[in-house]
Amino acid sequence: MASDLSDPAEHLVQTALGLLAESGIEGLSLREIARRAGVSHGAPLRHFPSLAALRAEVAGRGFQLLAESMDKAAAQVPGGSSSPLLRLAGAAHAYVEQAVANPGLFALMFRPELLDRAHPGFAQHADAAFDKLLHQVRVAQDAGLEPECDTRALAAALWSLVHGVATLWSQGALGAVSGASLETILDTALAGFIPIHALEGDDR
Amino acid sequence: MASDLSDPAEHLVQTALGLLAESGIEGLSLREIARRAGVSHGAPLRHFPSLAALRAEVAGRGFQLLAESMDKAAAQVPGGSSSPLLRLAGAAHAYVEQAVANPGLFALMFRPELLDRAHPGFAQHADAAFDKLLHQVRVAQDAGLEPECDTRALAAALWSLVHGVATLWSQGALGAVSGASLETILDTALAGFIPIHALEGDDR
DNA sequence: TTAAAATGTAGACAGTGTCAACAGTTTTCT
DNA sequence: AGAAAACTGTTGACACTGTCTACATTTTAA
Repeated sequence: MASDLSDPAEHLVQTALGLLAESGIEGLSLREIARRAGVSHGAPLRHFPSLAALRAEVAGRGFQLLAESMDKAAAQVPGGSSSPLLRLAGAAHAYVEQAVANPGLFALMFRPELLDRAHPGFAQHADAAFDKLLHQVRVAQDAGLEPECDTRALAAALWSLVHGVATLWSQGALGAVSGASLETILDTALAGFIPIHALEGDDR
Repeated sequence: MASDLSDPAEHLVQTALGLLAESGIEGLSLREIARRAGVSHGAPLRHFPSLAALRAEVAGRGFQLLAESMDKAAAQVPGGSSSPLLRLAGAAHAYVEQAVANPGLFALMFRPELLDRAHPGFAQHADAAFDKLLHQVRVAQDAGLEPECDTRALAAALWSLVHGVATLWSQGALGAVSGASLETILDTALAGFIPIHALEGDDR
């Protein structure tokens, strides 16, 4: 778990993650990363071909974290006949929580114009995260969720729904304009797919 | 309708809109706008206190365009008993179409860190757009849509849903990862709220 | 007519990403 | 062991950026 900070590239990534959490996307400059890492301004380019590549690496870590926390949330939902639906709902909540807990990282992950998408480890981790969602949706469909629906289309729709809540809320747009809580909005959005009575039994 | 290009500020905004459509957010710099407008690099700052303010003005126009095209789409849905639901669905499609037709502008509208939100005409137009959505949702609730749900929470949920589809699709994320079409994904997401049989009768 | 406001120009400044030239250090190969 | 190569870092430069100040010109208002 502990990252190997003797690896210069890893040190840069960890520094960038800290700076990103602290100063947001705007503050994430190559030279500031170098300053915090205690190296000269040109050093980072020895490990990443460009700032866009370093950002892509950082964004890839974000997708890893996202997939992990969705997995963890789904796993700790107790079993039962309707558990695949609850697992999906748990993963949805974890997605939004990740976005709110680390808004800078979450925002960076979805700014393609700032990222070098060809950087190894970006598309890879992003696709892996979507594949996990796809698998959960498939299991939920076997348990009765929208059985007639194409799995990939359903996964895309659910992802969009949760992503929209996460994006708008973490930008402050939803809170300012609607008085409702994040929980209420997310559950309202999910209610179209996952029966309300199942969500009401949620432990949060 | 024709903008008054003899007004220097308006000329700058129109130039910025063109540049944004052409080069995306990254290419939208003060100096490039000045170059295209045929003025010196310092001139734009006589009309906008900062680049962030100019961007906010441009984003405000985006919200105006968005509200207009949603209104137009809703208005041209033929009347009938279920028409409020169809109007809502029409507005949802218009939202996504706007995002896809002008991805740079749409992206800018939801990048709070790049905008001076205190600029007059930004929050104003953004709030006006949400108010129109709120009104349509209220009418749809009177016509039977989720009558027990809090209107603001429902509007926030619907907005999130549509915004998520628009955002992820216009970034290329959904197309790459799911084989489904934009129409299919949006209708799948909406189906949780608006009965499928109503959408199937859609004219597109 | 005169004062003031609006509008534009030119230069400077600090900041940025990127590149090229150079210098140690470490690893690898023969 | 010795030579060659790769790795890692530094330094200085370049073009670009947003913003500020000082100065000019034009337009508007009193």
